[in-house]
Amino acid sequence: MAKKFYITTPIYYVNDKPHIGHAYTTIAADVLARHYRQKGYDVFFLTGTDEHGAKVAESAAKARLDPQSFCDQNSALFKEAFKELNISNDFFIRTTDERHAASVSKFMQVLYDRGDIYEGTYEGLYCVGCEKFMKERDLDEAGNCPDHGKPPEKVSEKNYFFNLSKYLKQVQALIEADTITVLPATKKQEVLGLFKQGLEDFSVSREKVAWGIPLPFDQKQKTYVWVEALQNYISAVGYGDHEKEFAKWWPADVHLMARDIIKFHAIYWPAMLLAADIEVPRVIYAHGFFSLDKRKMSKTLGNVIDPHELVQEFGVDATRYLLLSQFPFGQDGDIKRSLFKEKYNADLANNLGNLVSRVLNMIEKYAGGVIPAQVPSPIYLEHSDEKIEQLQFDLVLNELWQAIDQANQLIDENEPWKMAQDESKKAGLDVLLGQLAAFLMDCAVAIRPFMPSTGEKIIGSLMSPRIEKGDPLFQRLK
RNA sequence: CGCCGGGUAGAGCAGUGGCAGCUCGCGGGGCUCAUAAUCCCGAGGUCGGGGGUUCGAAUCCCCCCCCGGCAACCA
Repeated sequence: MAKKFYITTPIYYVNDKPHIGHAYTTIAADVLARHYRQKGYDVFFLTGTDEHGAKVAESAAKARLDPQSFCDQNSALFKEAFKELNISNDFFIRTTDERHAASVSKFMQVLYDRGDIYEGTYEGLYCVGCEKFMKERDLDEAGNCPDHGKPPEKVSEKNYFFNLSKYLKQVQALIEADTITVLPATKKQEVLGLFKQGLEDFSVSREKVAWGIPLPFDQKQKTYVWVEALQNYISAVGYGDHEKEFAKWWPADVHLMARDIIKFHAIYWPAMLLAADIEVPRVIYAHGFFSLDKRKMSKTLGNVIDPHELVQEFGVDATRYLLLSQFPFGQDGDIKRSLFKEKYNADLANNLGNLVSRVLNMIEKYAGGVIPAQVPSPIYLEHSDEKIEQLQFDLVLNELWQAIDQANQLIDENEPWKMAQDESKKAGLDVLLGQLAAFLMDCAVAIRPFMPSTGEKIIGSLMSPRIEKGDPLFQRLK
């Protein structure tokens, strides 16, 4: 039986529109999923949307929609964005799915039955106008709600809490031992640092929130949104309703996310799983943030890049390539808008695209459109499985492009256009063209997880009974 | 002293004890199969500052300066 590989992205909050950050995480997950499929693994790649909570209800009201319609609309935006980016997810979960809700109920009941959920009181500043709790920092100088100009009331409500403290030592030990592998290593350090600071039990329910999944043991309370959101990773693969399916996929091999939500994934989530006697995930990988021209990406600054714009300008494959090749995956990195075009022209049009053009053209012109010799590629393409599986995408791509340079050098050194003039060099020319064709084939396979249609196009061209130069893969941009 | 990163060529980044590297850009030359693409050569760096350890430090230790993040759920 084939080995399985289960990879997840976070589920994205429907309050947001899809932006470059969502695209970045999801493309990275897609590359891994495609890589493992290509290797023969049985892959399950999950993404989706997180749809409950007071903020969603609020936004829906503003848009004069009922929450469900609002969610339907915005969730569809993510689906479309991912479709445009050629994301090969096997399932798209929505937390408003019936199956998810049922699974969450079951999970919460298990935690309750095991005695790891207890009743407590949450105290906070509640604004009646907003119908929500406010944080000190949300208030203006006078201590008023900025929207309603009135001070919020001190209110306490009944909440249920999860007994995190009971599991902290255990989770810490699992992370230290790499049973839960937190990557990159610097993030592991950070997470371990959080244990030193001390962590408190957290509330898992809300009394005043209407838009959510009721707690099975107290229907008046809704499950707190991110507690429930984490559970998508098990509900999507059958927890609570399909034991066989669940046994097949769980535990997740990689939970991929940006670094802002690592605490929930590396600490709270494993703790809840331990409480429910479920295996913990294998790898938690937190990647970095973009900044644009040294400025943090944010809606207020208006410098958020819509992936759709990039696709319009560069095409799908180039967008995928440009995002992953900018800087090491685990780190933060700054990019300049102009860099996208430079890199597009240099790497995709000039190097890869032009190489394909010149090789195909020579096969067409000098060999009548048929690969004249079946010979192995003389260029060593490092078997990059290890690097790609450690999510070192920039290194994998770097190696690939070094090989492309070598192919270009090989052509210049041998001057096939001169060989073609000289009948006595025909055999040598045939071998060279065969070698180049073999290299392009290797290259196409290696590139396919990153740029699926480009890989397919190259393979298609080479498999054609009559090889032609064809159109450029990547048109140079002015 | 809350915790964790980072400061290396014009730009973006590798390098974590042994001659300072990669990509882009820039300057010069070559080629003509190719998308004014490709190939070769070159210029460009007191490796944030100071002190120390060492035969030898970008790399290890100490102090300082600057930038960012987490703690405080925008991927």
